Parts: sequence; structure tokens; C-alpha cells
Amino acid sequence: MGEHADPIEGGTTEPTGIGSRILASLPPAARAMILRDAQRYPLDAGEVVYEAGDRLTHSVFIESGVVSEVTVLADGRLVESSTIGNESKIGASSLLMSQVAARTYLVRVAGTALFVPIQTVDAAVRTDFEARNVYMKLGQAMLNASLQSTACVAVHSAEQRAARWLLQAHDRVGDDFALKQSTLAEALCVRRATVSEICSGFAADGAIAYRRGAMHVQDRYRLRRFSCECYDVITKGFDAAVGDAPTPAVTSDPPA
Amino acid sequence: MGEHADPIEGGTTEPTGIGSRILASLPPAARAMILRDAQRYPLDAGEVVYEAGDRLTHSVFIESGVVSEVTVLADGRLVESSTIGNESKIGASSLLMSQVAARTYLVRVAGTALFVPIQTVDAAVRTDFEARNVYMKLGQAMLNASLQSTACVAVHSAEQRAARWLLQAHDRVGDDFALKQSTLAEALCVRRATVSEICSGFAADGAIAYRRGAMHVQDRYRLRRFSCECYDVITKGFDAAVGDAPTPAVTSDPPA
DNA sequence: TACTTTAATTACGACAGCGTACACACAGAT
DNA sequence: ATCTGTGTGTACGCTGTCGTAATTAAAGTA
Repeated sequence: MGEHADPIEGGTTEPTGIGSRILASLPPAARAMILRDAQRYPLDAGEVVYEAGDRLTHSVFIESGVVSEVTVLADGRLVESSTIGNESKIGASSLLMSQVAARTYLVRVAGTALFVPIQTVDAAVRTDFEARNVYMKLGQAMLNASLQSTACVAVHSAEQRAARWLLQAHDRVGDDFALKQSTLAEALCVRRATVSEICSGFAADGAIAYRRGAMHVQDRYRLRRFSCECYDVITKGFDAAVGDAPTPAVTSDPPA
Repeated sequence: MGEHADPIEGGTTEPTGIGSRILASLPPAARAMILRDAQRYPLDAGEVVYEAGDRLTHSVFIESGVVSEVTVLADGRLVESSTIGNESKIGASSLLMSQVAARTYLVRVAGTALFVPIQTVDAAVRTDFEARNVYMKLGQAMLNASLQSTACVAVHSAEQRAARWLLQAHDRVGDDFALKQSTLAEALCVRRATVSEICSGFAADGAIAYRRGAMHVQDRYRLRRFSCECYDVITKGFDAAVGDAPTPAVTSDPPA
């Protein structure tokens, strides 16, 4: 895990934790226990939260931003296996899981996260039946998302996957966020040029607008039409695990 | 779940369960409890074990054969998300998991499996801390496999993935098994013609031999050279969860 | 204002895998 | 011995995405 500067807003200040959907869905006692030891840090774009092989000292509850879980291949290529946001967490599912990061976690869209020592999380989850239940449901949702992604990558077009990625980012950070085409290209494992063509298509349709790294989602329903159904499958899976997304941060209206 | 004829070898006969690596790695008490209610059935090629949406009445512990976990897309296409064999099981991870199959399970290479009512499995796992532990480790290994597969499908060639598929099948059923090119093509989501070209390449190298649906793995080390490293990553993940594979069923020697 | 840097667009040939299709070959049945 | 069904080999043109790279445009800096 990278060295961090100071935590945000005094650190020991009790954060509400409301930005994290998984934390929000934990029973109050477990949540309070976790929040007591939590420190809020910024997640900066490009930052490596954990590298494959690192010892997992903290569980990272993402409040906003998009982190991609990256598989490092033998030839050095980085391939995104999944994305993580406020519905989930990085590291130590709890209990007797491996203490070592299996993959690399890379911040793609900036945000903030609560860092909690894994011993604290383990204690909270071990003692609380309901909390353990939430964790197991989250684990199921993560597996569901990954299985769907495997199928998605196998048969869906770069355009469909780009739309899905942007929709998921939108769910996690809202209408406006910083995202370069090169970053999206890395995430999707396609050329920057391909992303350029795809995004101008989205913009021509009025789904998005962007300008030098500043992405704006104008109409998520138009964007949804470019995406495959995998967006729905994955989203519903997480909703079932940690409850529906709080405020959808949607500016545009659903189609008539 | 499809209607089955009679169980194999009398049904109530206590099966050893040694063919199932996950069963073998459970503590004796839990394993005995599960085996008491287990019935062995054949898995026939092409058979649908569960269809997405089916109620999961039984947990299916695979002893031999290859089952593919298939995502049914909106347009009706079937895409393999993962393969399952003796290291794992189908259905009800236990505890408060969903009682409904999220995907479709299709037998690709014939074998046998133990069918156990999920209530029995739940009871065995709920009461036994060590058994729950094994299940959680298996869950981790399944997620690991799926994340690796997502990356694999994204960047590795059809040839590499075909070699991986055959290696994994070899681990689960041994040197000889029935497998048509059309079946492998469906599993990999490529044309049968592509499989034909790939397999003649493998055969020319001496890695495999085949004749009208009869596949024979001649030299798994040669086959490994055609594969990507994803085979190792996934295999090691399962070995860590349920112990090393029993007898590798290898006829050829490792390279010098 | 002019210069520099970084982001985005556009273009070209190359290639893996596609869809289709047809021809061949072996196994079992008559 | 021949026929028939099924599994396999091979060929054609097509498309999406690749790798590379040159061009344009906007933002920051002097």
C-alpha cells in the first residue's frame, strides 16, 4: 500500500460512513465498531492502493471513486478483471481469508475511502452474525459480477463495454468526473483510438459530453442503450447484497 | 434440475466421496453427515444439471467430468463463464445464499456426481467451524478463478484458451475422454472451424490425439506450452483451497 | 502573445476470428 | 457392400480491433 499523507478532516473525527454502501448495510453495532478505527483518505487518480503480493493491513471501504482490480499477466500486461466502488471494499473479506493481495488495485476515478485495520473488521464480522451475513452476500455478488464480466468480455463489443463502464462509474461518482480516454482505454484493454471513436459516438448521441479529461454524463438512459445487459445483471446483484443505491445522482429523466 | 433415472450402485450404498476434492477436504464429521444423504448419479454429456432460475434442491459434488457454468445472454447466446469439476460443487454455497440458480450448468464431459439435499449441506457447514472455513476458502478460489478468466478471455488467444480448457479437463477426467470439437467450440465461444485448426496444431505437436469425439491427452506438458499462465493461477488457487489434486493421472513425464 | 504540453481525432495496413459453406471420412446400420 | 449420419478439414470473403503514427485542439506557462 502506498504511503499516504494526512487523513482528511482530522482523521480521528468520526466519519459517517454513509458514502459506503457496504458499511451502510452493516448492523449498527458492527458499523460503529468499524468506523471507530476508520480513517478517511483521498483516492487519487492513478494511485495504487495495493499491489499483488502486498500484505493487506487495512480494509478499504470506498465512499466515492472507481478502483479497478487488475490482473498482472506474465508478460507484464495489466488487465482489468473488475471495478470496485462504494458498494464494495478492497481486501480481507474477513475471517481466514488470505492476508496477501491477490491482485493490484488501481484508482481510475478519484474519490475517497475509509481505511480500517483488518483486525478491526475481522472482529466486527466474527462477533456479529448479521454482519457476516452481509459479507457473504457481498461475496456472492462479487462472484456474480465476475462471472458476468467473463461472459461480457467474451462476446460484447468494445462500445458496449465502454458504455457499461461509464454507467458504473456514474453510479459511483455522479454526473461529472475526471477521466481521460487513455485511462478508459487501459481499463477496457482497447486502444486509446478505439475509445476516441466510441466516445464521439456517445457524445453525438447526446449521452455524454467531455472535454480534455472532464467527463460529463448527460443522459444515462441513452448511455444504457449503448451498453449490454451486463450492466443490469451486475448492478442488481450488488443491490441485492447491500441494498439499493442511495441517491442515484441522476439528472436526466427515465425514458417515457 | 432434470429428471434422473436411478442412482448408481444402489444409491443408499455409502459412497466414499473420495472423488470429490471438496468433500475430501472437509472434516470427517461434516463429510460423513453429507455422505449419509448423498446419492451418486451419472452426469451425461449435454445434460443440463440446473437451469438459471431453477430452485436449488441439491448441492452437486462432482466426482469426475466437466460441467460448464453458462451465462445466458439477453439475445439467447450461451457463454461459458467458468468450468466446474471435482474441486468444486454446484449450488448453495451454504447458509443464507440464494436458493435459486443464477446460471445454467451444462455437462460438457461426462462423469458422476453426488447429489445432496442442500438442507443437509447447510446443517453440516453451519455446525462445523472448520467446514465453513473450507467453504469460504473455496469461495475465494472460485472468485480468483473467475477474475483470472475475465482477464484471460480479454487478451489471450483462442488457442491459448483451448489449451487451458483441455488441461483443466485432463485434471478432472484423466487422459481419455469424449469431447467433440463442436462442444469445445461452444465452451470457448469460437467457431468449430477454429477449434479444428487449433486441435490439429496440438495433434501435430504431439500434445493430443483425437478421433471422432474421442480425445486423448498425450503430453500435458506440451499442451501447457500452448496455454497461458491462467491455467496455473486458477489451478493453484483451487489447490490452496481444497488441497493438491490427488493422483494427477499423468501418463507423460515432466520436461527434463 | 507565443510557446509548450497534453488530450483527442483521424488514417493506414495488418490480422485473428467470424459466418457460411462444402467436401471428406469414418462408424454403424441395412 | 453400400448407405447414411455425424464428426472433421478446409476455403472464401468479411468485420472489429490492433499497432503505429501523424494531425489537430485545448490548457497551462512564460
